[in-house]
Amino acid sequence: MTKAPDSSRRSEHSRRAILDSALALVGEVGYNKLTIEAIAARAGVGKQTIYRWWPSKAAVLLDASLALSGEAWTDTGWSGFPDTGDLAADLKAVLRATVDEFSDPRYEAPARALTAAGATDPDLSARFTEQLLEPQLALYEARLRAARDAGQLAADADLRLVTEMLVGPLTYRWLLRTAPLTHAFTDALVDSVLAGVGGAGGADGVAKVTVR
Amino acid sequence: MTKAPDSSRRSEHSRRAILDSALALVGEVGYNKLTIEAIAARAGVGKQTIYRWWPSKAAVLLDASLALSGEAWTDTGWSGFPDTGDLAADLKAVLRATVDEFSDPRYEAPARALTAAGATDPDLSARFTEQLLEPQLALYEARLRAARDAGQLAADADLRLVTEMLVGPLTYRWLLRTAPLTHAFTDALVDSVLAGVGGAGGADGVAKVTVR
Amino acid sequence: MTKAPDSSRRSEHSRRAILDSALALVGEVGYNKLTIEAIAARAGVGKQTIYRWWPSKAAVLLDASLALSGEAWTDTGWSGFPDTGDLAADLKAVLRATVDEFSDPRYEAPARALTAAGATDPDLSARFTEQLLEPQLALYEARLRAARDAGQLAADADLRLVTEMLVGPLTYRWLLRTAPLTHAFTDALVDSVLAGVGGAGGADGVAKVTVR
Amino acid sequence: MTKAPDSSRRSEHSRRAILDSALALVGEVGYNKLTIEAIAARAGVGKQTIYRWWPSKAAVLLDASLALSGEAWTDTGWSGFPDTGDLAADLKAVLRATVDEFSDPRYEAPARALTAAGATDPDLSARFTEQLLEPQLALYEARLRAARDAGQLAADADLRLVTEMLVGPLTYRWLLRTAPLTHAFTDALVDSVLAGVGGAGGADGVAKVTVR
DNA sequence: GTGTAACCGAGACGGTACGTCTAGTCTTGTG
DNA sequence: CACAAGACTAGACGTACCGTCTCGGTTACAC
Repeated sequence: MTKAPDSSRRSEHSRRAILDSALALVGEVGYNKLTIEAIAARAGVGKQTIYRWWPSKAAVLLDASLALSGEAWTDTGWSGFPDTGDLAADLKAVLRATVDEFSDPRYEAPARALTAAGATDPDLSARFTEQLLEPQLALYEARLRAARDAGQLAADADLRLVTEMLVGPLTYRWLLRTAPLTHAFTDALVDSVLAGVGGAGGADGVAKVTVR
Repeated sequence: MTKAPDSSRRSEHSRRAILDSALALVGEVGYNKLTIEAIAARAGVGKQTIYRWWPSKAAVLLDASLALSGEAWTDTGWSGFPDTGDLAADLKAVLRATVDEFSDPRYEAPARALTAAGATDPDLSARFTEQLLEPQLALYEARLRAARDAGQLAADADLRLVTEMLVGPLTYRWLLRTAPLTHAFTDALVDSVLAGVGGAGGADGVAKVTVR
Repeated sequence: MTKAPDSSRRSEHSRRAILDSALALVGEVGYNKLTIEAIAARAGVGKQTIYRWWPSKAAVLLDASLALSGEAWTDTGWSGFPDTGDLAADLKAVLRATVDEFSDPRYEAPARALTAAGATDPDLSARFTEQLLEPQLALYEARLRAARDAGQLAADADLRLVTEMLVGPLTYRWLLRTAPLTHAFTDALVDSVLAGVGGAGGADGVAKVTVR
Repeated sequence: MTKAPDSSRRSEHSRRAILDSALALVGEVGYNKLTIEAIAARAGVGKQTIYRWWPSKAAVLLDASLALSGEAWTDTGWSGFPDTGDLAADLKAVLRATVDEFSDPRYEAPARALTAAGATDPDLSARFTEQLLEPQLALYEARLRAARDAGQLAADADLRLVTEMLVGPLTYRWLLRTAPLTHAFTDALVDSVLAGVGGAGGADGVAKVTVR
């Protein structure tokens, strides 16, 4: 059995340097050309220091992304999901912000890398989903639950399904580049989804529902 | 400039052997451990014959998948998208079949590999989208157009948006493994989407819309 | 059994182009980087045309060198070995000419290449020796025999040994680069050798013999 | 600039294994079919470990030969060149031993390989000459100097020339295979050379000089 | 204070695969 | 049928990284 390292003696300085280097490099050369050796060299760190604490370069990047999203959280001063009482408006705001994030190279490179790595690595996928994705989906569900409680959604609406109807098409376009990611797209998406689950998607959203 | 090889003299036998080997190996060892050397060895082919005709292992796999989907097309005798007149039933049938396909290891390994590779390789992504994805999306749109012409959808329905509302959440679950992929899920998805765009999602689909 | 090609239908034009290209290339890139492909390309010839008629690139070079030395023979109008009656002077003249030839890059590259290739390839070595070397050594022996018949050498002198005492040290210096190849060196060599076998090596050549 | 590896951390075990494998393989398959990959595989070593410390397979073989000759030196308990006072006898003994060594396949393969490689690679040739050849030639010169000091050679004898008159013809026959390498040949060679430079080539060596 | 046990930077090691190059064979027209 | 052209199988080339393993050095806690 290989003995576990003593995390209490871990060098925080090296840890930060590694995560920063990984983020910088994945933006510069892309995930496929990202190497542990390059991360170590850029961080001024021995390779073993990376191998001691992470099982793969994808895991390094996951931690780096977690740190990054943690910073973003505190930087923007966000306390969670907006709730102005207007569900459609809130969802549109969040999806627009997501579109912007997906367009920011600072986030895009690691996000694509992790999604790609997770696609063929179930273990990584599980950690990725659990630590990054689910917390965000939970925020959607919480906002939708509030709306349902307020009678703005059908009482039997499947909140997880609705969440995925919002997030799924957005992610699909981003990942597969089938069409450009725009605010107009996400606005229309919110309207269509809410029309289907009983929310008022806007002026013509209601109109659609009433057709036939 | 490097001169292009003369494709009229290409060995069809080698080409088939390479594609078959690639598909077999990606199923056996996964995409990350798939190597050009192994494909060449299994196919009884020189490495240069692969490098001569494909720029990357992902490109090989894309061609292999194209061949595979071409075969599936002829094998099942499908002539396209079903059109029984019942839009909801047709969509459910197709999405159920897609769920089944996503669960078939024969298709899953290369599909995940290509999606992952495309996520970080725009060139490959473009070919992947154009050659595999768009033709399928076009079938959805055609079926939806027929439904719209028949007055089963709102006259101003955005067919591409509806298509992505169907395909996006399904792909999202499959790729990110946020929840199990079931027929119940896709059935509910079809109902919810059609409810939003004026189609009858089934007996209680209409009910949902009117509920408030 | 592999059938032999029909040499009566051989293209003389291709043969010359191949030999010329081989000589030119060996001078430009050296023997180690000389490739059959490059020879064929430069000669405007298919690779198979080379493989049909020669077993190796060394064999091509040997034929090329034979052709080259044949030309040199006719170009310089030499009819063989000089015989002025003065053995020492004749030998010095020939060795000086050999030194000059060894310094001419036009001859040096193929000569070194063939010597090197022959060192580890006995078949090639045999052809090389028989076709290029022996005819030259025979000229030395003939001149020495004439001298011996004229009483200028000991009657029991071993002509082959004397020849090798002249040619050996010269070749040694050239091949191994232990010291610079100069006319002074070969002049001294001739004097010393003739002193040992009873020829008058010059004014001080005799002196040396008489020492003690 | 590529940084040099830290030789203090070099693995002596790997170094020996590489040299041994190179010697064994060059004897088995010959120099032209000797590959770095095969050396690495046989030595149980990564290819990079060879490329890290040697620039070419010829350089490996040179080091291997140096080690081999170092061993031979200590194995045979030789302390240098014999000096019995009888110059002719001493030279004959050494040249006979050289003939024997040239006939020993253990030495012949690497010796031919290095000579061939050096013929077309001046860098290698320089190292080969400096590290293997010159030390041996220096022994000849030292012995000849002792003889000259003892009045057995002409006072103005060119020791380097005499050395090459001994070693050149021997090497010539060995390398070019113009005639069989025998003890009789080298004995006659010694006699002839010494006759030319004033040494007593043996009982009839003097006779030869004075004859006629 | 001084062991002594761990992490640390550094980098050599045995390996695998890369993408390129060349060898030598086979195939496909053309003259 | 020899030829030019060039695709083919095969495999060595030299490089880049992998993940493991010393090697000193430098903390940081135990005695």
